[in-house]
Amino acid sequence: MYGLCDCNNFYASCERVFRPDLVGRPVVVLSNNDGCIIARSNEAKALGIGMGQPFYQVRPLIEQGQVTVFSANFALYGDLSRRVMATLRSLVPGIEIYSIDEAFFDLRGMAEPLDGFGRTIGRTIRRNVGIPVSIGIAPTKTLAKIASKLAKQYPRLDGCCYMRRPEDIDKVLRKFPLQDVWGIGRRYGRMFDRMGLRTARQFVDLPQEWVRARMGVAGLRTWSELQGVECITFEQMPPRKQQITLSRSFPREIHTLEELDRIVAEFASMCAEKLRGEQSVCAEVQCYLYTNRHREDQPQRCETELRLLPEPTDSSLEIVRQARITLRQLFQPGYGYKKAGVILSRITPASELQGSLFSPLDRGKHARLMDVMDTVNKRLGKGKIVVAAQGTEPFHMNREHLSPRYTTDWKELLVVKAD
DNA sequence: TCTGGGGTCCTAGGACCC
DNA sequence: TCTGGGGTCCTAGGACCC
Repeated sequence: MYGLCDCNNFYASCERVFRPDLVGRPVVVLSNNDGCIIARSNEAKALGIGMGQPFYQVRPLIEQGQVTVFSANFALYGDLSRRVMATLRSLVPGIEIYSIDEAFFDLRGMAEPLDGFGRTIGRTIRRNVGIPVSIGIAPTKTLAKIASKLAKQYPRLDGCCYMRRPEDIDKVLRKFPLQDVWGIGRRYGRMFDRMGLRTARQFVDLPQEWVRARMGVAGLRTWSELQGVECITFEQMPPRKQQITLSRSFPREIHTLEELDRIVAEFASMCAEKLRGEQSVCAEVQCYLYTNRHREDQPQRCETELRLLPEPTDSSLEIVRQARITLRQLFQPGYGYKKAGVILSRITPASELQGSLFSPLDRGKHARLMDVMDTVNKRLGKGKIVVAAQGTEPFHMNREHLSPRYTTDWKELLVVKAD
């Protein structure tokens, strides 16, 4: 049996932990640059605010004072996520962190039935961290996902849905919307819609060969998992990242190479920092530039360039240098650029680095320098030491509704006023 | 005016090998 | 009319997830 612990409206719930006055009221969280809605409390959903909806479209509601808005505060969400995971880990034999707000867990050796235990997990996380969660327990991960959605949907389940007997599972599948199944995305959702298939059970009733032919082995796995056949295994150790990327949309369009150069240098430097955090090195740097795809009246360009490095590295200096070279290959004047990104790939463990006899780099020197840079930036705050090409002004994005980093910055601790 | 960011896996087809 | 068989590696694009 597998469990899934899913935080309810995670980002909105994080904001509420430190703003209990907002419990029971509509809350939304915006993407970077305050662009669109990426999280909503139940009350905000009830107002008809859509996931991914552009902020400007819902601005009237907000200006009427009905909805409280927050800019994305990933420092806060990341830290609260760590706390949720730590509590969960203390209660079960093993966990697999699936995303910032979800983890699967192992229930080996636990006495059934397990719904009481599931509720205990939920209550403990709520008490320790302040985040409400939904727990689903079922024979496969795909079914556990369904169970957690039911736990979220039906208050009478008290935060935990436990599905075990085949007849109970079948009853659920007969009602569960096919598009909401884990592994059925927009594309397949539309296909099934055209075919008149609405429920998970109708999908299960399709012949195996049909599923294999139309949806590949991934579709077949979903099909089998819905029938209680375990195909997606439990992985406690997160695999090494194959790709590290950093990209941002700009608050305005950028036309000059000089400006893009500083931005790309900063993105590349931040990627390199993440790379070192993983104890990895990379051998490929990619860069991309996009114009504003929403401006159909303007000439469009969206290009990627990549460079293979002479040897793998984790040095910000080298990665920034290579990213700036690709930028120069990429850049063409005459366009208003709206977004840029840097991607590191061909990632391998730093411990298995294959060096070169003819290395142009002084590895020891770079390593010591990066070590100092990371240590100082960790202790004194992000961006205290940067690569010169980044310039003195860090990348700016709109974050008009940012809450404090209550748990990760001494200067932003919650202030309790004594009235 | 304003429209996010960060990932993974699978497959088909081409280039190449003997 | 006929024109082998068996394989690997790589990449781009498409699907999915949060």
